[in-house]
Amino acid sequence: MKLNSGTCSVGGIAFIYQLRFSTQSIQQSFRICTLFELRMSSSESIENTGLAIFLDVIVPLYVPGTFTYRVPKVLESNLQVGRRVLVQFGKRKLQAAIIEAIHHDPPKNYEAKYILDVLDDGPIILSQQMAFWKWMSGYYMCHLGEVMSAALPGGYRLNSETLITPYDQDHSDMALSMEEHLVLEQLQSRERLNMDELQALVGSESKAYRLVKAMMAKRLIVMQEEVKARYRPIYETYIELDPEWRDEPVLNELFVQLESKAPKQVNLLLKLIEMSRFGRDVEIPVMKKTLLEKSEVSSAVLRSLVDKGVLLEVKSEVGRIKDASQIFKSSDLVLSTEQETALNEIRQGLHTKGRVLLHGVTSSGKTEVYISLIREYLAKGQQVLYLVPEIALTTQLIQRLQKHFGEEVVVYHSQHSQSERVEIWENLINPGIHDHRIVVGARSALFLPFHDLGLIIVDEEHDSSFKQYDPAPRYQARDACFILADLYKAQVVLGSATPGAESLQACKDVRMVKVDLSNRYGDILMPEMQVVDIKREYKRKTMTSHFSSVLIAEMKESLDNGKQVILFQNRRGYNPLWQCLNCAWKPECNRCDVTLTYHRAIHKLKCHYCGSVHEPPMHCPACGSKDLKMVGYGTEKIEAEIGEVFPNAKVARMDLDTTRGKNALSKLFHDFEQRKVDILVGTQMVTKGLDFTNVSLVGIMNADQLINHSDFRAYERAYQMMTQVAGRAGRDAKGGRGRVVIQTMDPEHWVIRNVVEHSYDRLMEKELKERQQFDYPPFTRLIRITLRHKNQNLIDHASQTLTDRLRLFLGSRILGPQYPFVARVKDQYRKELLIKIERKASITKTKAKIQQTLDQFGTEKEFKSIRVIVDVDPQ
DNA sequence: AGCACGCCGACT
DNA sequence: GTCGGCGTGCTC
Repeated sequence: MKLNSGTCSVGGIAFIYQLRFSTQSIQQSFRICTLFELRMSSSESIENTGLAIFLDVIVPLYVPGTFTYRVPKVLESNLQVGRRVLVQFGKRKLQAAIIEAIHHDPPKNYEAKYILDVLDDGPIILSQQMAFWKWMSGYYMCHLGEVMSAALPGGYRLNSETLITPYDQDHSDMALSMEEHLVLEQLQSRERLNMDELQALVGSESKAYRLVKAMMAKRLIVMQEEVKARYRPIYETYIELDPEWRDEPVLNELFVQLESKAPKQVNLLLKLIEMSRFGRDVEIPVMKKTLLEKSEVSSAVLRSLVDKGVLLEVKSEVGRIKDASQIFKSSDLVLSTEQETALNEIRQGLHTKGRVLLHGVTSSGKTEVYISLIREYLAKGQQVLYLVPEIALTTQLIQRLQKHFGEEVVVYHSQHSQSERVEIWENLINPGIHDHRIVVGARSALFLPFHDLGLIIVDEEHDSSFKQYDPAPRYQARDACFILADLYKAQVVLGSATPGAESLQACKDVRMVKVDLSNRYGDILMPEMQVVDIKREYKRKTMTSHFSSVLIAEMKESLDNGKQVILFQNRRGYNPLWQCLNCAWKPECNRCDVTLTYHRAIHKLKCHYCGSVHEPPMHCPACGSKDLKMVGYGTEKIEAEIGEVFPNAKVARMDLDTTRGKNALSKLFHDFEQRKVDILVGTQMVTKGLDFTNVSLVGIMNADQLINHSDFRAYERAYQMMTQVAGRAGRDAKGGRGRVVIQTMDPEHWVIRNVVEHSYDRLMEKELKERQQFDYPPFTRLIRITLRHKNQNLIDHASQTLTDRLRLFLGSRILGPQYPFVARVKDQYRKELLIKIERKASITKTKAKIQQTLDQFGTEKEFKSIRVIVDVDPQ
């Protein structure tokens, strides 16, 4: 590490400007603290004599394009594309950026700044990742920096903190203000202050800022930026025998010497020899901690042996990644003939098209097929990426994979800490002891640095959580994985019981091969579906709160037989709303255009859009009436109602509110598995991945709620959800056939009929025809542009202007502008335009034109303050 | 997006 | 006159 220095002039005031930073590599925790003083006027100390090297770097921020920096001579030796560098970005903040290109072209219109350091031991992203990032920023119309933010684990970010330290100067003869005194006094005892501390000292932000500037001009203080590495490896101390004492005669002599005067030391040595299997076997490293525990001596005993030079203390980095090697591996995997056939078809499809859609009904044993397939790719020495939907319902899947592949499996999840994610990343870049061959992860696992990716599996490919909604990049992992696969010449298998329209159409267009698994594994029958007309039950007054007589009878039977029940209600909270019986007033969020939801557990009204919490009113604020009625129902309400109908049943609830904590979900699973729960009530969450054998009944509380959405995907979604949740019932051959009760006001609805008859193909056939007729995906591509601003008039005007401009070249392909379902969130008004582009049109050219129009729009004074959000392929 | 800096209203 | 709020422009 080198030292650089200079002076800096900011705002005409010359002062010494220090940048202090510490960096790390995976092997060494902390490198050096460097004092870096920028010289902006003349930089001869770092000027290179030969041809100057320039870098285009990506910074993980919301800024367009790349930025060009110059490389000081001393840092020229280790440059590679994909490597991290430390740069000053903006007035003083430091950033870890990624090298995108290395060249000799000085920028024309400005003087490039110098990079401050080259980080790590090599690139942290490979050429495939760089290409993938570029594709993503182009396709999803976002900045490279935004892709970088999404792709890299947070542990790779470097944040600099502004610190104030005293300037080494005698200021006794200077006239100082009260505040200046105060600051200098504080600096004497604390040596340094950050901006927050300073703010607390003087009161306000702008005051602190002004004071710092004044004090710097008077040379009273120095401002520095300190960069802290977010990722810190964990170290463990190991004890080993010094090489000099490793000969047997030498060692024996030592024992004789110690025998009489230091018996404890002898004990310790013997224990070490025993534990490390010294002289017998391959030596096992012994941790200081465990050695002291096992030998039951104090650390002083160890200390004296270390001081004598007999023992060595070795610090070594240990990983956070749990080793799965102790898991019992079993290799027995028996495929049914149907699975075997499917596997063959998949192999063939991958051979011809490289892409396969596996349509397997719930419980058809897709996982076994995947496992067989994974084995083949591992045998070829390739890596496998296994993508699963966002929600962490993958415990059971991971256990199964680990049973077959042991420590070769690694999980990459948002629930992992930043440091754990960095470690997985590092392990993949430099495979050492941990050579991850199979990565199971949510959508962000797409960005991991694979060396030889051979297969990507996307399980539950229809799941909407593969699409990132906010922030940018708003990518669809299921689609993006094809691009990634092309970059690696890898193959893709999508799997689902209810494949999305896009995938089905791709198979029709012969871009992908469809393979079917149409029977449940091990002779399990498809669940028996019952539709209950609750309109009729309401009329006949046979409903008990929200339960039909049929559902109650079924629940009773299941409980009597010691079986478990799952109830699906796709709405959380207690009652969606309160309404005044007198004037029909409803409580609304003051910052969003939505009604509030009552949550009984906290006795508060909640806004599900901005998260704000409000006191429930005692009487109607509009007319003063005390007749406030609760309308509608959510999971919380259902939970309470079960208590009345089945007072002895143990009920649990599974929704956003109950699964927020870190271990809440796994506890819920555990309780359910241990049958501490009889009835589980939940939102969408219960539709995914719950694989419990004792569930005999699934109740869908209100199917109409699922079907009646204005979204063009509503029917597809409704079918998927109902089928997925129905699939939770009767997953065990011995347990008898699973039963499903669907409550609806409209039992003749064609979607429900298809759900009952398990005829997904028929539903999607019709659905695809309609989509084609009305120009919806997968037959067109959609781009949604949302404008946001707190001024409603401005939004109206701006969205109309933008639409008019886009219409010039898009013609009738642009729809809108219109207010979205919720027109105001957090005091910001929104307006949307929708662009439909036919499949055969050149999407790249059209996008370029749209981007151009948006860029122009964004520079105009009138519209500058409007936030524009582009969502390509919105879900 | 942050963040620095400038311009203008609310107080001593 | 100063303080602090927010609007604006830039980041190699």
